[in-house]
Amino acid sequence: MIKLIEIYRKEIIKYLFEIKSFSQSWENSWKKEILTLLNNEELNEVNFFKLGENLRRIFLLTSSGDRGQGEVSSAGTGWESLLAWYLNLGLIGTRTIVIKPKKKFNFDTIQKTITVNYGNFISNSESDLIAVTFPPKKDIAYSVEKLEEYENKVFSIDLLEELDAYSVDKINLFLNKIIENNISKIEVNVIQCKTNWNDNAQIPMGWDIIYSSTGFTKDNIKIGRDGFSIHKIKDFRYSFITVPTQKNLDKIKETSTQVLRVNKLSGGIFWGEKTKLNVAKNINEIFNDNFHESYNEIKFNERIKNLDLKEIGL
DNA sequence: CATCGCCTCTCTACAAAGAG
DNA sequence: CTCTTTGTAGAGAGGCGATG
Repeated sequence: MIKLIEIYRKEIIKYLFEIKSFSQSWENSWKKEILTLLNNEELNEVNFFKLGENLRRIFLLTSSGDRGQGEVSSAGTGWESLLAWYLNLGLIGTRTIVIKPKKKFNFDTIQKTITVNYGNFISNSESDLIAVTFPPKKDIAYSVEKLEEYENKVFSIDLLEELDAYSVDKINLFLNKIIENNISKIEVNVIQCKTNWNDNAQIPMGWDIIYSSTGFTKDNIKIGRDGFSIHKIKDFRYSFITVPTQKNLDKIKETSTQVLRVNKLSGGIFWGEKTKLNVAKNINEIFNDNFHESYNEIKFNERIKNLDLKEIGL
């Protein structure tokens, strides 16, 4: 199980480096800065968390100060990708995976779970990062249905080792089946990424309000599709992670509108700066807040012991 | 090649506080 | 009580990057 998720994670990380808005910034300055921060030390939880506290500074290195459409677009992609990288690095070796939406990585079941049906309009906030936590290996239910040969094979946990050579598409199908058959044990955390933290905080606020509803009086508004719903899974959270790009952080206070707009989010507010009480926590706190169980099953330092830094672009 | 989602700024209006 | 200063919410404007 774990192994299969790692293959998938590796593919996601590989894909991040195919995105220009990420890889260019990475090569131009982010990579160097991260390596400087590590200062020839081995990667460990302490400096990994420290990296979290420097993520805003690192991100802003590539700031041109322009707000042309190109900058607007690539800044957003860049931040989202950087977070996908950081979060997946922190979760290496766990049963939680952070997906940056792309057709071949999306799980059909999860998409259905978080879909919002607004009349005839089907909306699933596709552009956000989605963290999916699988149940521990021992809790995964076997399917007794008679399936095609492939499915029989993949439902036999013992044979998982053989799946190494399988393509992303097949792993996707397989993991998707696992989700389907274990839906009540699956945890989902939708992570809304935004570079600035102003009035656009209305967006995560809006989604959180929708997702926290237990039902609408208008019966043409519904969450979930084909029997999948956030109410049928183990845990659903909505989080917000911002750089933020505002120059003066002192202006962002616990009484500020943009803070109040998101301070009830089920999954919390995080940023690339040191934790500020009642405003935002540093990104590194998301691991213990939202992925506590899976993150701590095996210690981070243990999980990354045999990690080749090249695999994560360093 | 159509669709979708992105905001690495800047300015103004208004309210509240402060000065006299 | 009126004028000035300070703080901040909100509006405005304007195409590109990634994907399928």
